[in-house]
Order: sequence, then structure tokens, then C-alpha cells
Amino acid sequence: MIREQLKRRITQAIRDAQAAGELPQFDLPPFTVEHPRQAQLGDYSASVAMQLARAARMPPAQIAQRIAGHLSLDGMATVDDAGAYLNFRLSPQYLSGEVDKILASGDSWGNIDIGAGKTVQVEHGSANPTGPLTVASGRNVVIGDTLANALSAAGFTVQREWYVNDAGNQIRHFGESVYARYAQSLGVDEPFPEDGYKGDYIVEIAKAIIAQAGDKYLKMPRDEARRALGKLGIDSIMDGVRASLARVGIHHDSFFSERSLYESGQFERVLPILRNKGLLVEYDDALWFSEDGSPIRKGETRGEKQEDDSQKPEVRSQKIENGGAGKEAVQVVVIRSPKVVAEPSERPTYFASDIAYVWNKLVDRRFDRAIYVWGEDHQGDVPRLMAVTRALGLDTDRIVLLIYRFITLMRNGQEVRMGKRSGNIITLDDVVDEVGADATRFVLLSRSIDTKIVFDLDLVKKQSDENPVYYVQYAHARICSILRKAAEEIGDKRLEISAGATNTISNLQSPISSYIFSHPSELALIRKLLELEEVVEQVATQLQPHHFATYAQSLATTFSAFYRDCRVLGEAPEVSAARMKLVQAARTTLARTLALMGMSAPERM
RNA sequence: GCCCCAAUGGCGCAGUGGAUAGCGCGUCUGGUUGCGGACCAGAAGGUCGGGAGUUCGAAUCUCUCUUGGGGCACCA
Repeated sequence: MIREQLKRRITQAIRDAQAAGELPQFDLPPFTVEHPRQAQLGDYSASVAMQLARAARMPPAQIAQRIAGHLSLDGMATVDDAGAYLNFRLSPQYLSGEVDKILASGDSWGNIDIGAGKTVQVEHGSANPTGPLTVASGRNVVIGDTLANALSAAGFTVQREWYVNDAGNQIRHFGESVYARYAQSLGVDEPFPEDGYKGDYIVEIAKAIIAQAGDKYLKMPRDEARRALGKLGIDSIMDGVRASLARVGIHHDSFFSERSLYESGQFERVLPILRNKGLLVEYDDALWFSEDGSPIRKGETRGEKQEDDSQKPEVRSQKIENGGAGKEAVQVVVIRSPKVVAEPSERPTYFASDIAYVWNKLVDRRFDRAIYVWGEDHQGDVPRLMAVTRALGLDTDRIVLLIYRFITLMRNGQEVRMGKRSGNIITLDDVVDEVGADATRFVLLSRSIDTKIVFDLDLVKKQSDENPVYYVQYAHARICSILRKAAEEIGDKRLEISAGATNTISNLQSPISSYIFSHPSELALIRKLLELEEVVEQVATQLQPHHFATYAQSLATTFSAFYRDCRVLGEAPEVSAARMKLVQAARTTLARTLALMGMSAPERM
């Protein structure tokens, strides 16, 4: 990457200046190379001279000058020491050469190697398998999938996992619901459970099972039938989920069963680690995790006053002073209790699963990092997972808990309320049907994960200039149009522009390899293309996928400026050929960006 | 009460401790004998919520206050 190259050269220049006695000896602090805000100042800029002023006991401008004097840039860029800044401007020769590099890289253009083969798991989706995939989960999977794309491009070995919550109370309710619909469909007067799932899809599932297996579950003991039907229901739901995911281009490498943590004995193997450290505490017939091993005390609870509030333990907010470094709450969380009525052998509490699961990720499967993509409703669960990870003797830096904000769905200027249990859900399929997969992904990726998204169906459906999705894709279609036209004019049938064929421009016979771009809009476009690597790095390190969306728009804008200023066809042959190459590189870059976002790059619109 | 997140032109949002804070929409003024006008150019519009601190330098880091969102169950 350019930035890294410049950093190395600056570092070398400083050492050379030191060796020459022009700068005193000092330890070089970490410094950055960045883009100046004003483009006229240069392409890259380093303020390292200012950082060194104290250590070197020299005025920054003088330091900058001496560093500049020792810089060897090999024609890559020119440097000018603007006061205390070192400003670099990439040379037209260098920029022109980079176009060839992009074309040679083809579909792997943008790949970098900050991951160095480290393994990282991105767990995303993981919605309860009790109903179809909702738009709410849509943001989750799109964030996770795009991050996985970015991490993969950044050189990590990535595994995409969906955690199937196939244990616990909700699953029991679900099984009862399926059973009730099953029985009702067979004409049996079976009451629908109070906590049941009311959605029509349960009826569909029941009918499908009847079509397959008839009434055989009515002949079983009721509990057994409920469990069996629950499992069948989950399978059916998950099949639907997979189909919905596929529509937005998402595939998971693994669907990990929560239940398996108990069936495999994983949970029982991990628990002794906490017990041996004295971090398991009995209270009120239940088993608790207590971060510091302290017994659980009775205390006043928050929220509405109820008769037996005083009987409840203070669960979360025992405050302790932490060596002056701020306050931290000791995490106290229930692991197992007779009051949790779900089959305790299958899943004591959700937190119990978390314990075994993090161990499974980091120890059994040895991921260097495990990323959890969680909705903001799980934000309160972060500290306890961190606490138990620490208690297990694992490095908490290896887990990253990403919290994204929910979306609000708007239609006809009204917020669409979604109720989970009520069956009033808007599925991801519904939205994809209405606005398309590309627009859905783009909207869900367009903002920082910390920002709430208002998904206005009417607005997104409108294929207008208010809608950035089409602006970006239009730029790609327009590029393809130019290349199509070029192919016609030149009559070169080998100039294919279908996806993947990015290198065919070399089929044109022309002395283009020596061509040096000079028009400001040409050079600006090349600079913009070269940013892709930086954007990949940014997304992969900050774990913020919206940078792709921002970049895609900016790239489309830069291309439009080039398109306005520079004709491709009908210029002098060497100019046309060189610009076609540039346009091809722009297509490669735009298509890759869209691919990283999981979007299509249409050739016509 | 405690914890997390946010606050940046009219609206929606970017912004990596660096120089004159950007983009889209909206508003106003313009642009087509030319590769796709689903486009482009120009203009107006800002005490980066308030205050203090750290730093050569703060929208960015720390503290604090205000406002908004979310979370604080032997639910998942």
C-alpha cells in the first residue's frame, strides 16, 4: 500500500539523516501518513516533523527539510516540505503505472495482507429459529457478511457462522405452537399455548408435516411429540432462513447448534474451570457466576416495586472501586436454576451457553479472533461475556462484540411497527421483494453501525437521484456502455466486458504501456481507484462496513467528473486506448467495491 | 440510579490527534449539435450540543453537564 511505502521511506530518511548527523538520535515515535484535507496540498502528508520537534530540539520546519533532503522516492512521488509538513504528490508516471497493476490484479484488486492468515470468525444472524428472517435481522447479516468479505480481502482466514438458538424456553414455546397447529389441522381441539407463536407460518409448517408424516405425532406422548415437532419446525424455519439469506447473497460456512454445547458435554467440561477458581456461587437454589467470587447479597432492585423485590438478589450493579481507574460493576449472572423451567439438561440459561460457546470458539476451534454481531438489545450482555471470558483465562482482545443500532421501517410516511410474538413481522424477503436485494444491502450498509437507520421503503423504491444505490450502479453501467461501444468501434470481439474479464484490454494493440496520463480528471480518477486498498483496511480494522458505501459513491462521483472532462472514444488512438484502460480499471474497482458489499454490478440498467 | 451509544449546515450523514470541517438531499442560479441527462457545474448555508482539561495542534482523547436512543429479568 502506498501509505505504507511512504512511511517506510520516511523512516529510512530519518535514519539516514541521523546517520549523517543532521538529526540527533532519538527513538522514532509511531507516526501516520494521511491524506491532506485540501487536495492542492498533495496526495499524502506526514506531520512527523512536528512530533519530533521536542525530541530533536529543533524547529519542525527544519526537521522536515532535513528529512526531505534524505528522502528517496524513486520517481514515485515528489515531496515538498510545506513548513512542518511533508507533502507528497504521486507522480503521473507512478499513477499511470498503477493502472496496469489494477488491471493485472483483476478481481483480486483491493486485497491486502494485514490479516497475515490469522483466523477470524464472524458470527452473524443467529436469530431465534422460531420464525422467518426479519428485516431487523437483515441489518445483522448484511453487516456480518460485509465485514467477513472485508476481512477476507484483508488477508484473514474467515469463517462465517450462524448460532442456532435451538434450546431453551422459546424453543419449547415454539414446539408447543407447532404441536397445537398440527393437532388443530388434524381436527383435534387443541388449545393454543399462551406464550405461543401466532404467525401463520406455524400453520404452514404444521400442514407440511402432516403432508409428510400424517397424524403419527398425535399417537406419541404429548411432550415427546412437542419436542419432535419443534425440531422439525426448526429445520423447516432454518431452510427458509437459508433461502432468504441466499437472496441477498449471504452464505454461512457453519450453523452451530446451541443444543450441541450440552449434548457434546462441552458445557460440563468448561464449568469446572470457573468452579476451581471459586467463581461459582450458590444462592437461592441456583448456580451463579460471580466475577470476583463474592457471595450474592440481597439488595434492593430497580424498576417497579413489587412485593418480593427485596427477595431478589442484586444481579448486576454491585459497584466496586477499581484501583482509581474508574468504576466497574462486578458481573453476577445466573447459570442454572430450577426456576428456569426450560429443560435444564438441554440448556440451563442463555448465559450458560455463552460460557461454553466462547470457550468452543477460542479454545476448541482456536480462532484468533471471534467477532459477534449483536443488536443493541444485547448491549447489556457485553460486560458479562467479557467478564466470563476473562475468568476463563482467555484474552478478551480475542473477542469483539459489535453492537449495531436497529432499523426503523417506514412506509407511506408511517413507521411500520413489528411485533415478534404477535406474528406481525416484516421479513427480509418482503423487503427484497419490494425494493430488490441490491438496494436492501446498500441501505443497510450505508451508515455507521452506531447510527439508527430509517429504512424508507417508498424512497428506496423510487429509482431517483435521491437514491444513491442507483447512482453507484449507474456509473458502472455507463462504464460498460463505453466499453461495449469501444468494442463495436474497434471490432475486437475479444474485448469482453462480462464480469470477471477485466484484463482483456491488453488485447488492443497500442503503445499504451508507455502512456502517461496527465489530465487532472484522469489523475484524480486513478488516485480514487487506488484508495480501495485503504478502504478495505479501514473496514477490516474499524469493523465499520459503511466505508464501502461512502467510497462507492465517491468513486462514482469521481468517475462522472472524468467522464465529463475526458472523452474516451474518438480521441487520438493512443489516448483512446489509454483511457479505455483507465475506464476498465475503474470498472474493476467499482465492481470489486460492489462485490465486497455483496451487491451486483449491472452492465445495463 | 447504573451501564452503552449518539449529538457535525434546513434534513440525512461522512470525517485516521494535524493545515481553510466534507458528502447527499433540499434551496437558488446555470449546463445537451459529442462515449447513457438515472448526469454535471456554481452559489448560499457551520460557535462540530455547553463547559473545562491534555497536546505544538482537538469534531476526534479525558472529565463534566445537557439532550436523545438503548440496556439494566432466575427472558432470549
